[in-house]
Amino acid sequence: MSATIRDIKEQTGLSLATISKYLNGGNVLPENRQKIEKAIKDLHYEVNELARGLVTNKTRTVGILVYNITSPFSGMLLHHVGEALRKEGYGMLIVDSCEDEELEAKNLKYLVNKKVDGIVVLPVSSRGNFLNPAKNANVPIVLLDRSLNDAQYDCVRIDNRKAVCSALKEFISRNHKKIAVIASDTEYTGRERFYGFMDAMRDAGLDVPANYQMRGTHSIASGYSGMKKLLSLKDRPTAVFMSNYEITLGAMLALNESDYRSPDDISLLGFDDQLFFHVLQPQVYMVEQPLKAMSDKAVELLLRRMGGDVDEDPMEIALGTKLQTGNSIKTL
Amino acid sequence: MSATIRDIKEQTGLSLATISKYLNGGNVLPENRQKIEKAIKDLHYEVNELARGLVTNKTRTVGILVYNITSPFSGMLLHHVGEALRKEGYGMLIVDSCEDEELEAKNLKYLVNKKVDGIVVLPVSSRGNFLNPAKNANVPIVLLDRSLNDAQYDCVRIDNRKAVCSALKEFISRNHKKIAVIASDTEYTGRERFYGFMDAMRDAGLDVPANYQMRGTHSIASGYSGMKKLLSLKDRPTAVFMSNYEITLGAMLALNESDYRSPDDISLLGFDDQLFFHVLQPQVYMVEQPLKAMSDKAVELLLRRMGGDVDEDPMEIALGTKLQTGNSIKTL
DNA sequence: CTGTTAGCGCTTTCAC
DNA sequence: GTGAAAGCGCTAACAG
Repeated sequence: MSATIRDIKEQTGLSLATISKYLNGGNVLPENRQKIEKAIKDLHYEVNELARGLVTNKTRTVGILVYNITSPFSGMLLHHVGEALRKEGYGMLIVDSCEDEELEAKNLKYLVNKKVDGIVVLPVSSRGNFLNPAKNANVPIVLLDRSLNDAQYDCVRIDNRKAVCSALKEFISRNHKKIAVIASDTEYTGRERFYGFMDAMRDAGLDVPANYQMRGTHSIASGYSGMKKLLSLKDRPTAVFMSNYEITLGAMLALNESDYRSPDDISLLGFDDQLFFHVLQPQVYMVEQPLKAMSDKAVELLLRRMGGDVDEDPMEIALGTKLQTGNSIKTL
Repeated sequence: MSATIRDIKEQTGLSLATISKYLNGGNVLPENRQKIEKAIKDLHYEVNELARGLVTNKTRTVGILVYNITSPFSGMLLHHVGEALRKEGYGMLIVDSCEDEELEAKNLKYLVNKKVDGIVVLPVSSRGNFLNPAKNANVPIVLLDRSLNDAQYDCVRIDNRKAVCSALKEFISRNHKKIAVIASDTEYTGRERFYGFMDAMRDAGLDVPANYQMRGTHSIASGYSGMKKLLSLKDRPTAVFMSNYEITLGAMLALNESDYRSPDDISLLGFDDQLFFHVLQPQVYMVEQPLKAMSDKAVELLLRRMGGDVDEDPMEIALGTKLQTGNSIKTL
C-alpha cells in the first residue's frame, strides 16, 4: 500500500544504500538528492519505523507507564516529560495502568515488546518485580514521583517526608494540637507522607489518635469519606492534612456539603497545587511539587542510562518542594 | 540481547514455523507445547512486535493524537478510549500535540510511520490537510470531540449548538437579558458553542453587544482575562456563559479575585463538569458531556473502518448532553 | 559518493 | 502437525 524505499529506487534508478543514506542524513550528490526528494513527494513516501527499528535495534521511542492517565497531576508530568524527550528527538509511547497492578505488568511487557529504548514508570505497584521483563531485556528504567520498596532503579521524586514535616509547622506554630491526616495507603507517596506526618507529630510531642488517621486509596472517594468521618467525630480535629490532589479534592467536597467552614471550623493543608484550587474560598495551603524539574531530571537520567552508563548504581533523587500559602489555617 | 524465536528453536529442536504457530495460538502437540513453554520461561522470551508487525502489516496498536495531554477533559476521554480499545485487544500510542499545529502534523506522521492500525484524533487544527499522510497510507481515522471544517472523516462529538441553546434557557427563563459569553476562537468546539450562543440569543430576541463577546484561546488565561474584562464594564452583564473547562476555571479565578459574587452579582453557566467544580460555592450550572459513550462510539467506528468497511461515507455523530443544575443563577 | 549483499525476527506459504 | 524457505522494509558493512 504505502510506498517503500524500493519504489524510490525504481523511480530514481539509485540504489537502496544511497536512498537509505539520504534518509539518515548522509551526503548525497545534489542531483541525486533532488531526484530522491521528488520521488518521496510523488510517492508520499514515509519511513517504516518498524523495519528501521528491527535492524537498528533502536526505536527512538521511550515508553511511559502511568498509574492513572485521568489524574491532572500525572497529566502535567507527562506533558513535561514529553517536552524533554522531544527536545532530544525521542517520541513517547504512553500506556495507562488504570490503577491496576495486573494491567501494569501487562503494559510493561507491551512496552518491552514494542522495543522502546527506555521506560519512565509512575508505578501502581509497590514492589519492582513486575519490571523484570524490562530488566531482562536490558531496557533502562527510571521511576518518577513514586519509588518502590525494593528499588533497584533510578528514581526522581520529591522529599515527601521533609515536605510534609515543614508544611505541618504551619499548623503547629499556630497552636493546633488536634491534627488529623487523610492519606493513601496503597502507594508510595501516600505512605511516605503519612510516615512524615506521624514523625512530625511525634517530634512535636503531639498524639494522633487512631480515628484521626484516615488511610485509604489514592482517590477522590477516599478524601471524601475520610473528611466525612473526621467531621462526624465527637472530638473533631481542628486541622486536617490531605496528602494528595485527589484526596484534597474529595475532602473539600465533603467539607462543602457539611455545615462546617474553613478556616473557622477547621484548618486545612493540602498537596499538589493545581491552578484550580485557587478558585476555592478559602485558599488552601498547598505543598507544590517542582513538576518540570522532576520531569527534566528523570529524562536526563534515563537518557544517560540509555547512552550506556549502566555501571553506576541506581540513584534516588529527592527534590525540594514549595509551600503555597493561603488563608485556610486559623490561629488558635 | 533478548531471546528470539531462534533460541527457542535451538533449545526445543522444533522448527520456526511450529514455534510461530504456537505463539499465534495454533494447534501444537501437547508434548511440543510443553517444550516451547519451558523454553520461553527459561529464556525470558518475549515476542518482538517490530518484527511481527513488519511481516503482518498490523500492529494491533491505535494511535491517539491529543491536543493537550494536561487537560483533565481529554484525560478522561483518553481513559475511556483506552479501556474500549483494550477490550478489543488493542494498545494505544498517545502523542501530545501541546496545542501546536506544527507539532500535531509531525506527530501524525510519527504515528503513521509507527504503522498504527488506526488513529483517534482530538485535533488542534481546524482543517484536515495535516491528516493526509494517514489518508495516503490508508490508515483509518476517527475524530473525537472536535470536528474539522473540511471534515472527510468519521467524527464523534456532542451536539454543541443544541447543548448551548438548551442550557441558555436557564438564563433566559429567569429574565436575564444582558448575557455575555467567553469562548475559544481557535478550535472547533469553542466556535460551535459561540455560534450556538449567538443563535440562541437571536432567537430570544436578545442583543449581544461586542464587548459581551469574549473570544480567545482554549485556556485558563482566556477565561481569566475574559471575566476580568466583563466585570470591569460600566454596563456589566448579569449572566455569563463559559464555553469549556479551562475557560470556566479561569473565569472563576477572576471572579474570585474580584469583589463580585455569584449568583448575587452575576449568574454563571459553565461547560465540562469535572468533579472538582462541585467543591465550589456556588455550584455552577454545567453542561456535562457523555465521555464514555463518546469514547466507545469513536472506538466502535474506528474498528469498523479498520475492519475494512471503507466504502461507507464518513459520518458525523452528535450525542446529547445533560445539564448539571446548581445555584449559580439568580432570577431577575 | 554509490552499489551489492546480507540479515534484523518474525510469519507464511507449501510440501511432507 | 511440522519443517524448509522466502520475504516484510530497512540499514550496514564492504567494495568499488
